[in-house]
Amino acid sequence: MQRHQATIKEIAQKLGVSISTVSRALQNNTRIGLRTRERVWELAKTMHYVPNPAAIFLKKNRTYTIGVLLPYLQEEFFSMAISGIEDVALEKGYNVVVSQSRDKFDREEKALKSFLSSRVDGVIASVAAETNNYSHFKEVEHFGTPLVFFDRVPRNLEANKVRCSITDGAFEAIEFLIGKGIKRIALMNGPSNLEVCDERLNGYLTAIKKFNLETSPKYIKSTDLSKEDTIIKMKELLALEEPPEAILTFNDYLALYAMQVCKQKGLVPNKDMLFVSFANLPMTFYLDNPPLASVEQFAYNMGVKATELLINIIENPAEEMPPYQEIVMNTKLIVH
Amino acid sequence: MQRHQATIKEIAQKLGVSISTVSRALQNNTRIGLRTRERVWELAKTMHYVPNPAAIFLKKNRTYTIGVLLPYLQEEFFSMAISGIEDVALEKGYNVVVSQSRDKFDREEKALKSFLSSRVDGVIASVAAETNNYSHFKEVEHFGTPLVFFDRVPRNLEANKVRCSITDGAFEAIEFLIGKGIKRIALMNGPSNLEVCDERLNGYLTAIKKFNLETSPKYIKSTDLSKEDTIIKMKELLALEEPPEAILTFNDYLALYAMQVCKQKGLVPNKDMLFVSFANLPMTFYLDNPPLASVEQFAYNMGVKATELLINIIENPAEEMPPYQEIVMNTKLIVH
DNA sequence: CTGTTAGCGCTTTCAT
DNA sequence: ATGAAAGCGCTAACAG
Repeated sequence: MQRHQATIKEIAQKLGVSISTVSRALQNNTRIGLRTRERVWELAKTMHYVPNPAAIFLKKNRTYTIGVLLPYLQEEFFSMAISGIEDVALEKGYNVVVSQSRDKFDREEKALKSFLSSRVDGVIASVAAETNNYSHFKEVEHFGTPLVFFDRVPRNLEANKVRCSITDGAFEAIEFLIGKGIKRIALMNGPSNLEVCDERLNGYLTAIKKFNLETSPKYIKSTDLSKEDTIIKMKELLALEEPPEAILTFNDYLALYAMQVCKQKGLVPNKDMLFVSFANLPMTFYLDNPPLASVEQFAYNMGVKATELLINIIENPAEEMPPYQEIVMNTKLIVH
Repeated sequence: MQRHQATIKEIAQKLGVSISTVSRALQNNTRIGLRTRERVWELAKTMHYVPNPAAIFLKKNRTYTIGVLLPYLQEEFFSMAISGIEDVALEKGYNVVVSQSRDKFDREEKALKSFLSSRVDGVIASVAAETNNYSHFKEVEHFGTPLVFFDRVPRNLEANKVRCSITDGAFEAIEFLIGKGIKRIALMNGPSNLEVCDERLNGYLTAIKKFNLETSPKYIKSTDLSKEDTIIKMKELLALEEPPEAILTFNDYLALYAMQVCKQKGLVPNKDMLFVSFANLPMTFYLDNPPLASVEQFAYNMGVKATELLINIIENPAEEMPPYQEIVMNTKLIVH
């Protein structure tokens, strides 16, 4: 249980060579004789030598760590994205530090501060539902740390973004409902500060218009994504003189909350009231009565793309890169 | 976008004092005059000074980082545990690095290697379903890094462990079924290398015995926790001459897989075949027909306890501590 | 109350 | 082909 790890210094002493020789040998620098290199490698292995990353950082100013900030690990969407992030990061030699904002602005601020103080090489973030001021993110860039937003990207902020074409997904979802002969379609959206919510709204409105249907502000609800708020808004929809026949929800969870309200009111979900949602989470496979359809957002792939972009930015001098990059991925409506 | 961060050296120069004065002032060392301390703090703030953790590590041989290794982030049980881990860790000034083994032995090995090479101060781990050789974990201890197992603790290995009293939970679950007049109860367990599986089996057998029921090896199935294997084992149970009337499953997911098999065979779950499971995951709240009851394991709290124990070990000299500690938490049967 | 100095483990320039 | 030495940012023993 000795809290001591082998260093190049020790290797150098045992071998009777200098520290710099060992350092170079370990980097397979050809300036060092083959024989010496072999001896160094051999001893390093038997001594269980592992380079000390802090020392390397001090020299190179790189931690080979990326910070990931997202609302909830518990949401399958995000844990799937993490898997994608982790796979790419580990393969490219980076570690991943994860923090949850729990959709709170102050947690988000703290997490970013902590990322900066631990000198992560880059940050991937999906913004909290509460956030509508991005100064803490600007601080990250001001600190010189590359930042990539994914999925929940901020509105009106130039930045690196990886997201999917929610607008198209919403359009396709509405089109699907219209194809079922539905006329009155409501939108149970998220908080208006998120661009992903604008997109849902745009896709919804575009489809409504294109197919000559009507909607009304009463059919368009904004929630803070919580169960409580969703229930309130759902009750409002059901209390309308002409309640909608179908609802497009921000994600699968909101659909499930809303479906519970339906049941309480004696309505059979997907029969008396149709549901289509976003995310297409694996958990819905377990449900007897999942939303009729859901817009698959390919969370894992978005994680992969975001990480590739981030590492690309980290490893390439700013001059050679365009100021900001945006990657937009396709969605796909999955009918259950 | 300057990739340069303030250092105490710069602060010292601007203030015309020595580096060590600044270092001490920043630590609020009373040996430094109040006035000086104030001036240092003020300048540090305006210069956005953030201490460089790598430099501190180099001195103190501490990274203030803990590595968490678990099977799947996607499983709510683990993501809830992470929340508990994160909350304690952040509060005590530690960062959290997460890795998933995906129940694979070689991923587990790699993740541990990576933890060691990044010199985490301690490791919290829940072992992979595949693992039945613990040499990679022994390597961690040999390296001098404190290790705490949680929930899926290894069998026959002395170590720090935080787990819950699965045996009692299993007993209570069987008792519950017996109270419903059920006679033939099967156990759909996990892989036998996990101690948590022994415990399920023990609790099951103890209850069967105590209430003078009978069971048979045919009623006791071991799975690798995958959906595929669960389906196979479930079909075997249903194909028996006298199929069980109720099944206790390793966790909620297995119950859901098994229930799907029932439905395919025309049986109504929880009517023709009763299900009781472990974990009591929030996702089951969304189900129309969740398992009849589930043994709550308080994942968040286990995460909290494991982290408290680990940090305790990290921060206290080995001499003052018992060699290994084991914390066993209570479970609670939740009837749905 | 404050400064000087050595050193944590490693890379890298400059010598040889 | 190899070594000496400086320095990354910080702490802490020692010296006033």
